[in-house]
Amino acid sequence: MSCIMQITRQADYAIRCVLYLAENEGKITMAKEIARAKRIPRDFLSKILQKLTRVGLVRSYRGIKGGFQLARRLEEINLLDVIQAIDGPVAFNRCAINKRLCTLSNSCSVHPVWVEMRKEMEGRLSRINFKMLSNRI
Amino acid sequence: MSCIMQITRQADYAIRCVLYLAENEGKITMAKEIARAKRIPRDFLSKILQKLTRVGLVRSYRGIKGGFQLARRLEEINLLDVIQAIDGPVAFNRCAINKRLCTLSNSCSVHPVWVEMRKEMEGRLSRINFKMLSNRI
DNA sequence: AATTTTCTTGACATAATTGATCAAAAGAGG
DNA sequence: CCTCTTTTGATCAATTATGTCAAGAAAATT
Repeated sequence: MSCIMQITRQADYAIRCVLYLAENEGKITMAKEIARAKRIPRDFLSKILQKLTRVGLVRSYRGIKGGFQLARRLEEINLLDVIQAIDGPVAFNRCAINKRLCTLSNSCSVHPVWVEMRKEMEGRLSRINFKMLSNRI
Repeated sequence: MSCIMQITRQADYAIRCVLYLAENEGKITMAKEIARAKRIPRDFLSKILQKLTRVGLVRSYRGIKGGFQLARRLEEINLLDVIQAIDGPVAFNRCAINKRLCTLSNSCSVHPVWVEMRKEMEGRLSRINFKMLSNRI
């Protein structure tokens, strides 16, 4: 029995990656450099950067002088953005996302708990942006 | 991409199971009955009840008239108890459980976030007991 | 245009986890 | 001794997570 309800390693990598881009704001940074700096398997990082690009958190450039760059200001990217981009919705239980997945009766007394916890977690994660995380307050 | 950071189905079953025992407080209830009432695969439920028994949330009795019973009063069993018994520690990231698992530098600016979120989630889950959940208030 | 560089995409492989089932063993009671 | 129920361990299939590879497409330089 390990421990659950964690973000995936992929999401953890994604956070490190965005953090690195935040620390090098403005510069176009190659995946190779990010991978080396943050100890992320390089090809795996490519997949992650793809996802971040697809949802519009990151801009990509090909060819020589290519690389990646944050697509928004540091204050406008938060932990929830990154986690959701990689792992999808945050919730303690499926039913907090889609009520239909409550396999039992509609009147499940635990359901409201999951809904509230989800709201709380999302709120908390969304309040932490990468300006705050990239050391300069 | 589905959604993560959820309790396992097993933990969900465990909660339903404890809820049923709470609703039938005092009575010694067979696994078969719980499984039927809460739509849980029977043999799977056995495994779950084992875990709950091992950590002392539930008492088991064998043979004819055998079954299961909550080992504590309803107010003294909360969601965190059940979830931890099944899924282990609750945390958004390994490093919130064991600082050593921070693969990067010691000065990771995200780490405090995970620690605080863990505290928050555990607090919240531990405040919800099965007296509250078993309809009567 | 050719070459180099970097991202893009899809396929693939491997390991771990999860959900579930089964059968034999052990205790309780009549 | 027989029946009932939990206990334990083995096993299995499906899914997910992690990671790798290779071929393709765009960009810049020469």
